[in-house]
Amino acid sequence: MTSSLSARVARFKQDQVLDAAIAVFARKGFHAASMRDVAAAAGVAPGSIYNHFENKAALLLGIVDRMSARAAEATSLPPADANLRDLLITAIRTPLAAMTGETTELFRVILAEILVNRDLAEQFRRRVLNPMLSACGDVLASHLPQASRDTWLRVVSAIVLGLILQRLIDGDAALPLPEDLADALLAGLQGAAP
Amino acid sequence: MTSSLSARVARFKQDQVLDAAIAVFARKGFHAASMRDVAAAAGVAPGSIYNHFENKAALLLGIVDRMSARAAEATSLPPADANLRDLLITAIRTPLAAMTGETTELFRVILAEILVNRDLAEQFRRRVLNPMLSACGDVLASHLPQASRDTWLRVVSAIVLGLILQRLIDGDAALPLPEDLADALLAGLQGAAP
Amino acid sequence: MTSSLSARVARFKQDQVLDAAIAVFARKGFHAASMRDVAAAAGVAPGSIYNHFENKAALLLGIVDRMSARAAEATSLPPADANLRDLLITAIRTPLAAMTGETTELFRVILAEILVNRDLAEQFRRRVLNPMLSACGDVLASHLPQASRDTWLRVVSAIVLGLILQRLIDGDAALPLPEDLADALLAGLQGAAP
Amino acid sequence: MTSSLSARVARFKQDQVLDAAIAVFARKGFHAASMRDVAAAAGVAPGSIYNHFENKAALLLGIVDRMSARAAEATSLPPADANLRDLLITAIRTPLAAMTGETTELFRVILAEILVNRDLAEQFRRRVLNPMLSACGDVLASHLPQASRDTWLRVVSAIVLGLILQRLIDGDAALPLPEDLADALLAGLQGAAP
DNA sequence: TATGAATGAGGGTTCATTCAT
DNA sequence: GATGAATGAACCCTCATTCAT
Repeated sequence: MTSSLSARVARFKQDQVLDAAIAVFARKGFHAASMRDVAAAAGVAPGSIYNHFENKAALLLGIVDRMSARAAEATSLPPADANLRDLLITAIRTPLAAMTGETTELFRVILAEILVNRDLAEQFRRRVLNPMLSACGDVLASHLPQASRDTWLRVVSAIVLGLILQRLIDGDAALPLPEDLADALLAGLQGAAP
Repeated sequence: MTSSLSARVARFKQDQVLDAAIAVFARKGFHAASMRDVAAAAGVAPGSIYNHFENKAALLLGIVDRMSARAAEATSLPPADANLRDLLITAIRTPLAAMTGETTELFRVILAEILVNRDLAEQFRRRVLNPMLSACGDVLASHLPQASRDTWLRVVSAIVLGLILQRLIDGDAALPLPEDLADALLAGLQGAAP
Repeated sequence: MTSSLSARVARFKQDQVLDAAIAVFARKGFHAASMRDVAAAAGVAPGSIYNHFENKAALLLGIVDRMSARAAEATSLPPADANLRDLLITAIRTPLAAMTGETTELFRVILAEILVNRDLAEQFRRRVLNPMLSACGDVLASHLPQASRDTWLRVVSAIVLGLILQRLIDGDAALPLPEDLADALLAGLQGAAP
Repeated sequence: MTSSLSARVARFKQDQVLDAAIAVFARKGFHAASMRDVAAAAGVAPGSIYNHFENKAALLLGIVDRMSARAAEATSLPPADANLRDLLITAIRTPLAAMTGETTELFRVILAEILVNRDLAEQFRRRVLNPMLSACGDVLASHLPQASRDTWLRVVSAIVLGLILQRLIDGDAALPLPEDLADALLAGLQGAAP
């Protein structure tokens, strides 16, 4: 099919531009990066980007789209018959482990823009955040009674988000071990108090 | 004292500009707001801002400065002989309660910029984040053994930050009750599992 | 050749801008002229200038470049088997004759900037001044012994520069005739003294 | 006399500001130096300068005024019964010798502005240039017949101006010895040619 | 579809000058 | 006279976007 071929080519170019945008945004930030920068990194002319993306903001939406695919892969590994502790450790470690190198910087930039860009926030919620929360909730569902499930989902997701945010704000701060966090959460504060 | 008077006036004008900057940044965001916007909101000429702040970024530093003062007030309330549950509830509720109206929007903007502006992040850590964490840690110190204190401080601070971040990303999401969170954390996941 | 065509067009636009810059600078001076002025005179948008010249100072460098081309043409006429007097007259008259109308005003502006702009001075020396001195020195070489050649080159070049400067400072002052200057220099002061 | 005292004080302050202006202009150039810079160097408030000088350009006029005084001193040394060669050497050496350190830089800046500022040029001609030329002409008058006097005055003054200009354009170029120049001019080119 | 020169609004900032104190 | 904060026009330059080729 000719249309399929041209569509494939178009998709390829689009990916090329998106790769460049990711690299450039991660390195310089969204506002500091110019469309010229992205075009240069992608090896295309500035005007060509507009054949694939409506405007600069659309590049961010495209990046979030791609993040959603990656997130789906990462989350799609349900450890079958794991116990609660292992599930917890996995739920905490997986997102934190993803935060390395360029990914960290990209997420930093995306998050900064999400906070200030309504459309992007919406997209991020729909494509990345909610799916991850759903998956997480499903896993918890088999281990917790309905009553406490929602609360603990909020707790765990907040912890993960909070740790990532701390990491982004203070790159030097050491992250706690997922095992320690899991054990503490399992035992509860009462178990810790003398 | 003459010097005190002129200093007082200078401080007043500075505050006037800062108020305007806060309002404008909260409404339009940092990058979308121009110095002209701030000047207009402050009722001064564009050039006059530079009599009080070195440049646009310095306005953000000034805002963080002010936030640190507010944070100090809010944190300075140690509930004396409170039990662990009450402390926990207070530690969670206080920062969340502060997130209302313009404060939310301002924090949104500041946070977005912190993620991307090294100087501002440093200032924020030194003036706002670390003091709050220290105060929180001090309170926990009298209730937890050394061993688990650090972990629980990380847990609690991460939860608070994470909840705030969720709120900023999804303004419609209902926040969980501090009481529920506290009870869950006290009992631990083991207590929740059937 | 396609590349040749687009290069030709680019060169043409560049010249167009440079023409405008020359006219505007000559009329208003370098500092008093704004990029908007130049753009308006060139019939392009202000931002377009930056497609051809890196910044305002680069316009001056471009002007000096062009002066160097003109200077080369003017200097390239060695009167073959001329005698010393004719050479002298030519060496004095040629640069002075070039100082008419807009050229005068342009040179006034360029010189004013050269005095204060290191890069421009370097460029002017390399592209305009030294080539002219070299050419002048070569001509003298065949008429003077090594010993006095350098001194007389300095004398003649200083006289020309000095006369031009006097002209620029006092536009009304009449220039002496090259013939009179040449005769005086040939005869020497001793010949003039009673 | 009270008026005399206050006038003295006023004159003193004015000198103070002028000293500062000279230092600052010589270091940074006229356009690059701000009134704030001058005020700071003078130890006064920016607004105070306007009590003594009408505007920034008037500072330049003041500087030229002062130069005229200095020039008068330097020129006022008539070598009594000197011979023509000594006169020539003195006429050449004196202005060149004045070009050292800060004076050079100041003259560079003043000259750059003279080229572009009609009022300043007029002032410079009336107060500095013409008096020096007159003095020089008077000296030559006793050694040269009317006929050649004007031509030689132009020659000598142009040489001096030209040498200074060359020096300003190329700070590294060595100046020729006044003695060599004088001897060459005395003997004439015919004397030099083989 | 790809190009890249052209656009022009808008950015942050400077600074000579004024004037109320 | 001295002050220095306030002024606001004007500066150079950037850059997302367009469109003729």
